[in-house]
Amino acid sequence: MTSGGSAEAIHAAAERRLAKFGQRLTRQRREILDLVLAAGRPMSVPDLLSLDDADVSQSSLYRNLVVLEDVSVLQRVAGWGNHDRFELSESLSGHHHHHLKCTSCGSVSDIPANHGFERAVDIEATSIAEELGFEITGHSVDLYGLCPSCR
Amino acid sequence: MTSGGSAEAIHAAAERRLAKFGQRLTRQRREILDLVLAAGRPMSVPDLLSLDDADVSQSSLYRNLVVLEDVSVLQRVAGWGNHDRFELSESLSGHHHHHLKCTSCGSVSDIPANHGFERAVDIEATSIAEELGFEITGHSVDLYGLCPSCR
DNA sequence: ATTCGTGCAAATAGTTTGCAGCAGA
DNA sequence: TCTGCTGCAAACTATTTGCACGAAT
Repeated sequence: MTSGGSAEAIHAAAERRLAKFGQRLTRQRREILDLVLAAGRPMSVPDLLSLDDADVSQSSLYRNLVVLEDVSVLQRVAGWGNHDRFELSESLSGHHHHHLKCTSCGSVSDIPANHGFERAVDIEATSIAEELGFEITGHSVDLYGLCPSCR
Repeated sequence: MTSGGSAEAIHAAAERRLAKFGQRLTRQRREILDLVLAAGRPMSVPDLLSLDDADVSQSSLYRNLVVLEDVSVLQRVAGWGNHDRFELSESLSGHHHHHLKCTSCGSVSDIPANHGFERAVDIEATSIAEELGFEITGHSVDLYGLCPSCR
């Protein structure tokens, strides 16, 4: 169901998900996707606009990000700072991960998931679910600190 | 160092922290603090304004929240939805906790910390710190799901 | 008196939308 | 040729700020 991971496969999967909603994978959308992919970390609108090979107007960028989010190609990383950030959705990448945020420079990077830790989160989630009658569908973990260049 | 937990103690601690920055615990600030305290969950500006015993103008509310955040009486919970939320700072309450967010109605509630789980987070944080040269200072964990009334 | 706090109204920042033209199946 | 995509400019929403008045030491 999820893509292999190559840019090709991701484009194809994205196209399929867009098609389900009667939308196309246009040049701009492919470009946005590639930029997010290349960045390898959650990107904000200003981040993307500042990459000078981003040939997109601001409004179209916003619109396309919403579209790509709606069809689950990208996911929004609720954030810190004034801008939301976007990254490849886990359902497309197949890689669950968490985030590491530098409280000094604001940079955000990915932490690949770790089995033991995920298990601990699941146990916690299950116990909360029972206790509070919640149905838990997901989680996010952010670690805060100082990145190597800010320490 | 941290308050006991009674409203009295919290007011006193807040006053001390404000004083350090040459600010006072005014009627409004006390009121805002009490409302946040009474809510027992992270509150947004509209949340607070809608409580009809909130006798504060919107601009003063924003200003006071910033002040209370600056002196570490409140802390901002970067959020979901369009509004940031504020809660009593962990350094004042002495209670570390995480958040449970309903993806349907948007409500946010607290999850008291659990020893075993915190230990797992610390182990993870330590290993990341070593691996990436980060100095980790904190973390936040959000669980997403459907609350009892939305399932 | 002096310094801080407040409300009002105006300014700003981030994001969204209306509209007319352009592009791809 | 039809439907969707795009840029521009205008609209909105959340938040911040300038200013003059009020309150507390």
